[in-house]
Amino acid sequence: MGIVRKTRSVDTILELFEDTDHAFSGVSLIERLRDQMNKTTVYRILDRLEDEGIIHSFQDQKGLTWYAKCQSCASGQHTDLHPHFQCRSCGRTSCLHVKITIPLIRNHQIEGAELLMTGLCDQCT
Amino acid sequence: MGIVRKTRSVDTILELFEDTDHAFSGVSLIERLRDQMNKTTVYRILDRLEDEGIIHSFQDQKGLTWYAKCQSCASGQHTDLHPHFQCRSCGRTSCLHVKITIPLIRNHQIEGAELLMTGLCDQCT
DNA sequence: TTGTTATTGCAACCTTGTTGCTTTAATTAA
DNA sequence: TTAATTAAAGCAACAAGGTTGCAATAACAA
Repeated sequence: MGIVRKTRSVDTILELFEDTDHAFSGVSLIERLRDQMNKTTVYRILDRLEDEGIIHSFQDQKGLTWYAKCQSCASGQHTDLHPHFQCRSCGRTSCLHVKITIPLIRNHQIEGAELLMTGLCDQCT
Repeated sequence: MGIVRKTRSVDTILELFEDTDHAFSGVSLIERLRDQMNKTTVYRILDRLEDEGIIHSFQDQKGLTWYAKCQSCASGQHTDLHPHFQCRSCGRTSCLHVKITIPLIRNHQIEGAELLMTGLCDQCT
């Protein structure tokens, strides 16, 4: 059994992430769930889901935290290396399921990498 | 003539960035320059230097803003696409002067990309 | 040297996120 | 089914990073 109890709040958040590569910012989730749960609860559930390997988080260029569903991560470690895309016009942010090549750097032991691509999505071009 | 007047404060900050690929976080600059200028001044000078294409900024995984010198950027647009590295042990963060390949994404007009690599630097392995 | 304009300092503020503690809800044991 | 246990939620207060408005000062041009 995992650490995360399946409460009403957890279910509500999990439903949002289901079947989509769309990412949600912490702020947008707090706003969206304002009537259903406290912001502390939102952050704590996101933390727990990330610890369990169910979602992952990343930062955008403004320093905001975004969350999206994991495709193939295990509890405790996130192994699904993929880039994220953020549209500068509409702000929509999502996972891109393409392989990326991380350069080897002499004298550096690389453990992780995060690639954020920005531009215009198909809706906004 | 550029927008940025060469004041004592601007000179102090520019000296830090000279001849190094080392990046500085906003927070660390405020701390370091605490006796010489106000934090508002630090942020405003960083903004102006970035507008002029003299430095560039990026975010780390905690959402902190880092600043480093540009190699080949022009006023108003940053064109020097390169990854950044942050050591998880000592926190040192720097520009990596290697070419990176940005994947083409169908239906997306990619305008920028930011790759942050993390791991251990040579001092910390 | 004076007038003009950019820059600085300061205080107050905003946003995002966290912490401590009490209350409530979910699970387990009886 | 109920009681005991433990995780989760709510709330208020706080913290860090960064921004804003405005008055005071410094830089530059005439």
